[in-house]
Amino acid sequence: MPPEFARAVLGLVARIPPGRVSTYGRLAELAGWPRHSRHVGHLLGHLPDGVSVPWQRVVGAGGRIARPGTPGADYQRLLLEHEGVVLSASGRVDLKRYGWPAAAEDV
DNA sequence: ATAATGACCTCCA
DNA sequence: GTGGAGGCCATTA
Repeated sequence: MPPEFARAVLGLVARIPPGRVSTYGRLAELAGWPRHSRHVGHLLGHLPDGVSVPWQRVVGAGGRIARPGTPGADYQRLLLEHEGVVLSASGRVDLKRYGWPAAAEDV
């Protein structure tokens, strides 16, 4: 896994506007590495200290925010709501509304 | 070289 | 809505 992959992904994540979200698959694709969604997740889960990116704006396909295996599953939800993201009744993010990038808006 | 694992994804019962 | 199967790809044992 070339360093540029991490750079590209982290760069993209950093550019997600507050109150918007993107998905693992989407980011991997934008970074130029399609089908590498899992590695995006791995990256965000193993960020070196000092590096801070808005990881809370990265959700699973369909707007899922689960963070399996981790205790603070509600933490991400908290952060997002704090940014103005309204979760659906099922506790998911409406990608139609908050998804980024949304069309040719920006990238 | 094979097997297991992971902040995942999609499809289908 | 939930849960399982199969697929995905790099890393590690």
